[in-house]
Amino acid sequence: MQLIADVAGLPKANLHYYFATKEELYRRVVQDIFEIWLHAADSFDNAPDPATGIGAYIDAKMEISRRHPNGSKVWASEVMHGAPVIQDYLENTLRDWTDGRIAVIQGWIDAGQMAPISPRHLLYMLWATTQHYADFGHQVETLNDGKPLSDADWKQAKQQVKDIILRGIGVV
Amino acid sequence: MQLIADVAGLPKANLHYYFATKEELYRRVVQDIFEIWLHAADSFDNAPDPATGIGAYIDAKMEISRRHPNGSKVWASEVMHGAPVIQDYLENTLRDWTDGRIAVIQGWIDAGQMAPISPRHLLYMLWATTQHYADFGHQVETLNDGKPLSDADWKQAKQQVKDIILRGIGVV
DNA sequence: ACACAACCTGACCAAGCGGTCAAGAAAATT
DNA sequence: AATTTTCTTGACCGCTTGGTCAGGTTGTGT
Repeated sequence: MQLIADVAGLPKANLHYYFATKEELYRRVVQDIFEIWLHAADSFDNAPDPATGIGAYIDAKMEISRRHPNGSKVWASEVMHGAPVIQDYLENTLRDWTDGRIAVIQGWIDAGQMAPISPRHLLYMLWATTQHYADFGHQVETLNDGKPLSDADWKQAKQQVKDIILRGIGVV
Repeated sequence: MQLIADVAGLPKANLHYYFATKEELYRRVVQDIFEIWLHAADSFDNAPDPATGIGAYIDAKMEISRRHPNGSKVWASEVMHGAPVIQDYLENTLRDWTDGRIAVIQGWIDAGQMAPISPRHLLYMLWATTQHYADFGHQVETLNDGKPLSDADWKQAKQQVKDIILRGIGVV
């Protein structure tokens, strides 16, 4: 809290005026991240076909990994510790969201627009792969000779993820 | 340290007899995990073709996620915080390991045994996807109606990951 | 001008943390 | 049997942490 106050340029006591407890502040941070996360799914809706919808979703989530790497890490940390603070979000918002997207993907499968894979596990793969570039960004950077990914690197990463997954679900 | 000592059934001072500092103990834990991680790659070597090699690697890493979920989480946490303790491992052992596997995959590509994707990004996808079932195990469990994955669930997860990725790299 | 609410702040506090230490108990070596 | 090394332990310490509080300042409505 002292460090946050310093960075924010106010005394710690004043920070506690706005956020009574550390957990309250933390919860707000996680909520904000979760919102960003959910909005990336707008790409999914109204997509004419899986290649477009899932391709755009990958682009959106890769962009989030690039723009909000620390947000992604906070979310990962929260979940890794058993979601002590936002378990209710997992059980309600996230569960509903997931069920909705599974229905969309299943619709595409039933319409013969993509291979008959398990929509749920496809979603996990999308989450894992895109978030990896944020959560394990330091490892990726180390393996990139210690240099941050360039514009071209990010472009290639996006393209590779889309290439493999879209081919993997039989839409290219 | 007090909690670890309690679980181990000895006084904290005695724990400090074996591990002078908390960091020393932590480093040992991360090293052990890293060893397990690296050994999963044995599947890669001497594989006659990508379907066999990468398929076995996925199986091995999924099994690690199942058997050592906390180990995977510790590793993830360490990397997410910028690898303050095992940066040297990333820069040496991991970099060499990665370069080696990239060469193997590139060999398969050059021999026309699989699609010409970027081996590096394929590796990232393999790591991300398999480790997701450990690192985000709590989320997966919550979305599985709060129940741990059954034997059948794990079998399906493995199969789905292999299905999508192996098709994605053009070997099925 | 007055009153009341909202905001700001330095000093302070209890609790928890990693780590230390002196002294004793067990094992190993001679 | 004597001695030395290894192991075990309860009590203790300095430091950091999240959080509090009394009192001051600023803003707002009448």
